[in-house]
Amino acid sequence: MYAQVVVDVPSKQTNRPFDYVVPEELRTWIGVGSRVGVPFGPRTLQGFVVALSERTDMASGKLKKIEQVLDLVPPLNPELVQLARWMSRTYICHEITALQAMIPGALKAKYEKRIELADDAELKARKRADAQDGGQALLFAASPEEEAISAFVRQKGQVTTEAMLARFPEAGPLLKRMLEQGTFVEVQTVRDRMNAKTALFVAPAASPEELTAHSMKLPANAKRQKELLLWFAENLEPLPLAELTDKLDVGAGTVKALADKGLLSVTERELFRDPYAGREFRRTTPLALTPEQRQALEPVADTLERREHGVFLLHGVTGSGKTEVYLQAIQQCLDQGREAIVLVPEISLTPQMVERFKGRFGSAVAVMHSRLSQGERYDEWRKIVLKRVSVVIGARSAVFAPFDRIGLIIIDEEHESSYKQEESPKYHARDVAVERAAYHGAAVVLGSATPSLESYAKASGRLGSGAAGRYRLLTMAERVEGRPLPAVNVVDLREELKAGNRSMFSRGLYEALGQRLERQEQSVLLLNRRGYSTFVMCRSCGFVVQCPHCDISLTYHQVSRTMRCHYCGFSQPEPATCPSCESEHIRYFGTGTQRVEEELAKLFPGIRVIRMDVDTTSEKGAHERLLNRFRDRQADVLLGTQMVAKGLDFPDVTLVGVIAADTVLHLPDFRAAEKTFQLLTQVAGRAGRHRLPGEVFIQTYTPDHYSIVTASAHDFGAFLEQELDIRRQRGYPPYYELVLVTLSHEQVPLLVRAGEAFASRLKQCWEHERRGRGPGYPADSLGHLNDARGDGAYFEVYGPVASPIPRIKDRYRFQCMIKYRGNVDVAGMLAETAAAFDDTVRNDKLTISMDVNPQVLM
DNA sequence: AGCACGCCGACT
DNA sequence: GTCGGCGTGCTC
Repeated sequence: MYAQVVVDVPSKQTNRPFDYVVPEELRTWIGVGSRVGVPFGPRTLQGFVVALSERTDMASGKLKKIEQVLDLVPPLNPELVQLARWMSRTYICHEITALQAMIPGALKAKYEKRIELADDAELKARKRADAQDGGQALLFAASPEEEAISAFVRQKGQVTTEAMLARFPEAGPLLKRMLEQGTFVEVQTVRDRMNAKTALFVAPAASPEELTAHSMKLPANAKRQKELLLWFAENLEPLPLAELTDKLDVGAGTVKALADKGLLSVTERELFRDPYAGREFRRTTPLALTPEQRQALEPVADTLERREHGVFLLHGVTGSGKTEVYLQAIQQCLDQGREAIVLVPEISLTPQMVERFKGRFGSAVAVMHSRLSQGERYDEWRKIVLKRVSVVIGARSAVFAPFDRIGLIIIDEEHESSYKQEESPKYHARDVAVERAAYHGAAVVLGSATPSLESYAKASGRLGSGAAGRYRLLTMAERVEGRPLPAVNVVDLREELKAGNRSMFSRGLYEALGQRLERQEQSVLLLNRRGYSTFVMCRSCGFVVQCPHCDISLTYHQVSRTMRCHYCGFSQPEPATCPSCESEHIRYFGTGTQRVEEELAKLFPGIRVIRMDVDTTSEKGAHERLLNRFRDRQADVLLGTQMVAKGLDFPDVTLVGVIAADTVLHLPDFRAAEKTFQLLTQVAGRAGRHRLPGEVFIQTYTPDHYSIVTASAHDFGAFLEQELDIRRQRGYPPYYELVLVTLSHEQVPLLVRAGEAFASRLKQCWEHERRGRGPGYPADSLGHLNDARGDGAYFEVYGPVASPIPRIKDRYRFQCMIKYRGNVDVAGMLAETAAAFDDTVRNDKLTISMDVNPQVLM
């Protein structure tokens, strides 16, 4: 049998399967999706089996053998292998990169070089050859040091270079010589980063009757053995040894004695590091659905029932009870014997959320998120591979859960940009989910109070596409129990300034905050910017302190009194005088969360504030701890960046304040208005979710902007109409698809030339394609956007131009934007262009990155 | 990605 | 005349 293996080398030339012989003894362990160690050139690499066959095109004499199988149960399955192929084409990445993204980091290959004594025969042969060569035999007269080292290696069998140098610190050069001479050979092995944790389990090895019978025959002094046997006569379940010795107060010796007699069995079993061990989850039962909820659930249930593929967009206002709909759909899916995946944005994967799922489905749930340790993550993932669970709830990468009977995939807060991975493979979990669901005949539910325009357009049929690829729209417009949406006050900060208020709090928000303190209710404050102030400028000469490695201004952090770069992490002490003109008139501009915290303390002495941003939540468990403190009413105000806007549900929160609604609005991003609308709607939804009514203050310098007006009126429809109009006019998604190609290099001139070359090649590629299709395609861009004839396909390359952040980590960046629509194989054209480009502009230091459907145009 | 093979400059 | 630069090509 032969296997096709994709090896762990992400390069253009190795981006294809290589053939290997499957040794007879490994056959039962190898399947499509197995992780294997294979010889590749001079070394051993990790690889994934992507196909098995009885035949090969290669002269079989040339084939090498698979050396080892890395897992007893293949970590991937044929469907995921196929999905990796799809991803590599769709997102233009190496196949191995897609495959690697599907397994937990713990299984990333770890290569280890070890030294062992050369085979005797081989060594003798080399000696003979050398002697004939000119009699260098003298070299082989081993010195005492050599003898010592050889003895060490012989004794250990194999040693790593590190272990060797730890024992013989001076032996570096000698070791090298001995390797050259052939006394030692280097071998490379693939190892896992992670080992499953195991423990010894004890179980009865005979029937209860036999155990009881034996216990009678035991000598009178074998009291402990007797006790143990009688216990196992009643308890048939295997038990960890440690727990047993603890519980029954018997020694391991007693167990062993009985095991030797064949009455008990002791086996090694995998233990799972359960991050939620020892936590009680209150069992919940399905709630009675509101008519709206029932109406939303019904079509999903129907699709599940028929085991058909279908995508639903569940548009439900904040507090409308989407989660209960998810839970009941999942229940039905499980009842069918199928599996479910629930995706949640990283920051809203809070204990509250986990609790709701664990509470309903108990131990059938695996949880995957980045705050788990590598070991915990690996164990949760093992539960999926070993079929111990049938529900996974997790962040983006959980979409790759290695299930093989998927019935339902839920994507909560589907508009969240964190579903897009910003590193290669730059996939969008929403698209991957739809692809997987199509394979499995599964349903997808995209849920949001503020759907992405892409999804909404697909659901409303606005793109004019046929039934194919169309999502079905489900709407829930009311909050459960008819609670009203909070009243929203938009505060014009310009008016505040005119009235002489230069504080960051408007009079309205200030008063409202004071009221909540009096009434002992809680408030949430949002400022979408961490740190203390955004930039530091000299008022004498206008100098702005910038990162020396990135073209971006540094942010001042009060606590550490440092200036930090939010892109590369560079930090330096705050300047006392202007680095440029040495003036002392340095001023801090803009407001960050730290600054607001300070201001609150000044205005409301004794106020208890919890600040939540990346700086205070980087520690493990910090996020949860802060939220618990807030829930337990140990604070009056929860102040934070966007992480306070999502999914939180605290009954006593009656006030939400947005310090500056414009921060996102003016970014050079075509989604700026959409993001602003979403953020405001989401954060407003945190108020008044329970008994007490809520109130919202939005502070802004642009109160008339449609995103702010519509968000304050809770009017998604109005926002949508306006935004879609603008997108159509400007040629942006959802009407047009984008691909962002970014080139980076240390030198600008080379980069400019490369960019031009890339763009013109790509244009040629399209010209060729276009001519093949005949006339009817507009050649120019914006003026002709709606004029596409023929099959309506359109394609245009913009740029190259310098990227919005022209330099990051000392590398300059240029980008080309590709806009297209209709039946254009852009991925194919890009792959072709990149290949041709590689052949002509060969330069290892030039990197080209492609972002299909980019979320951020940086 | 590594690593070997192969063809042109500054040194013993 | 050699050591070594990294351009080019290959890995089942």
